[in-house]
Amino acid sequence: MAKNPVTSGDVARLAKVSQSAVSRTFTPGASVSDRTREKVLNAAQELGYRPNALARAMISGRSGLIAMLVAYLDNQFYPIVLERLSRALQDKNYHVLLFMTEPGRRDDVVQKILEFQVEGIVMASATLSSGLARECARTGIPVVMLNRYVPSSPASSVTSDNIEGGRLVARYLLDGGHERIAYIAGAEDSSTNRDREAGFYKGLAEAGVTAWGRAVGGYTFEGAANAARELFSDTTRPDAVFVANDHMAFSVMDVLRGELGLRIPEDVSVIGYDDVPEASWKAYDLTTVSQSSETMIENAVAILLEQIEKRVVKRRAAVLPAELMVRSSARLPA
Amino acid sequence: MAKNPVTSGDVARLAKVSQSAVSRTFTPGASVSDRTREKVLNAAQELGYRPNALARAMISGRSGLIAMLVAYLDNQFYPIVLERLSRALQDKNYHVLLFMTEPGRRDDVVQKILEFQVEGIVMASATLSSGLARECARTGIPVVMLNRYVPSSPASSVTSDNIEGGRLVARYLLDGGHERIAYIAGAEDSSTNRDREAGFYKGLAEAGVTAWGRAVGGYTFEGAANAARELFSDTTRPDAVFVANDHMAFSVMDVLRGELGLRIPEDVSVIGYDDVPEASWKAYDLTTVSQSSETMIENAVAILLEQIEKRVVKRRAAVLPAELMVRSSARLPA
DNA sequence: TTGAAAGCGCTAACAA
DNA sequence: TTGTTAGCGCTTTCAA
Repeated sequence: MAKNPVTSGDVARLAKVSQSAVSRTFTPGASVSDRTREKVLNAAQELGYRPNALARAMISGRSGLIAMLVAYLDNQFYPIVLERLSRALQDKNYHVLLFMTEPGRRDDVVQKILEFQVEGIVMASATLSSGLARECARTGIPVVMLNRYVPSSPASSVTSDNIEGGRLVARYLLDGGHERIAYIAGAEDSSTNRDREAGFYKGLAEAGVTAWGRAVGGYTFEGAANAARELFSDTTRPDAVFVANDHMAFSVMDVLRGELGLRIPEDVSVIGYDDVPEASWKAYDLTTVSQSSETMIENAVAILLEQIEKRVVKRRAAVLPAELMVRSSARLPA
Repeated sequence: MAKNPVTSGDVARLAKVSQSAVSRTFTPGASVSDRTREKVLNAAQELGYRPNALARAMISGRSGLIAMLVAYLDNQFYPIVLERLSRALQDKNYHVLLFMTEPGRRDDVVQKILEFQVEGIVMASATLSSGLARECARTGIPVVMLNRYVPSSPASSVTSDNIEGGRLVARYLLDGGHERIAYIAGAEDSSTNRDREAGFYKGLAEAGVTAWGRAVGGYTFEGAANAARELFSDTTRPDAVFVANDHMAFSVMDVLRGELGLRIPEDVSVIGYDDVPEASWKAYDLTTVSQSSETMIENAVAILLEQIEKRVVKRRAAVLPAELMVRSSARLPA
């Protein structure tokens, strides 16, 4: 790592103080006299000294590192979460070590994460295997799952109220007088998809309605396009589609308008979930359920830092309100 | 950091070998007999041992950390670069420490980066102050600027051929028979904007044409919208706009179509730069200049790793070809 | 408030 | 191939 050639010992020598005096000067809240501090600071300045964060971490047991694990960054929801998380942590003097999940080697990645002595883990992709979750708990490293949860896991989670969100969509479409309402699912094993779908069906059921059709998009752009084609291949077609996230909804809208020549919302209504920035781009102007990434991050950071400070890891599950963002991709209720 | 309670010493004791034998077992290429290795591995497994990457870094001088500095992640170009970079480095057993630039405190951030003993720095935002650049050079830490450069800096850079890219756009618009060609600039102090603009004007000049108008969008969504409004406020309007990046181009298209009721490309052609994923979304179908983030990353990683390995930091500037991606947002040449 | 001394967990000579 | 030893640069007792 092309180590910084100047150490606290060098500074001490130049300042004619002990090495520990140098250490104290750079430790917030340590007791140093103004005179000593000044001597040290001057010497440090002159030599271009910079404390070695790794050495500090070794002895203090605090690395200042938080790992963030993500699967992909092409769904805009995640970059935004990542940016916010990174800024929020940077403010508190923590830093994000980024890991991308590698298909099939999820546990290896977490091992690597642990080697770096991170003080906390944010999982915004997949979930922790139960073995690893237990290991983190044992090691006392707080884990927060973002936008996902595993009921049986000791890991904390921050999600929006996906069930309620799904229900809001059902009601809205029902109020809009739609009669053939379909659903395009995300990854079927994800908690977001499960909950959004369950809430959606529940909302429909409350009005005595059942979904007209269903296809799986797997949270990918291509998958969603195929799901849309499948759903609209018959002569009788849905007059509304709830798509499990915005990222897929854009793809669905492209297929409906571009390939099938349908007008939105005149011929078919489309509703998404997440309220990513592109949802408000005029060419899509997507009605969607908003989950505030800002609030999510605030919660995640709060959970993480509290558990780090108190050294008590305890499962917490924050569920944030979901809100319908009405735009023009779905017919308005009369 | 809630340290892992089990150390190499613990493993050594259980395996009845020396602590260095444990170390060797976990050091690729070290000489250990199969028997010893097996004993160690068994003991490690039993105790749940995991090497401490920080301790290793301290002594070996290799932290395995690469810092990535970005300004924002809302322009899709950057998340994609970040994902690719992270995966590429992960493959080589390096990991990305993410830093967001903080307005006005750019140098502080770099100090922090250096404290973590990173082995390299990728700057995908702003640029390094000359003082810091010199400091990195002195410390022997390779710095690669991504999608930007500073001619006088010792830092390496990877960019696309922005001049040629701008020129391609000019030619294409000229060939399409446009007569009032405008430019919407990004951040005026960025090398990308400077080069794209220069190349664009050069391309126009080669045909004896000068730009019809110019406005500044500053690489932000809102800025671009305002720039478009400004440019189109007169009764005579541009019949083509080259927007300095895709992110702004979407905003411009929204204004042109949504607010001004113009048809694209019938009334006005729009061309962007970057070829981010959204450019191929059907609602925009943006003609743009593609710069391959894949190739950029390959180059950046190659430069970084070579300089880390050889311990020789030497400025290199890779300039990758730019290619026009023809879609439907600009009138085709006859 | 200060300095001396003891390590944090590990790697890397060096000898055996 | 193995164990012994000496640190990496720092924080944190402990006495002074």
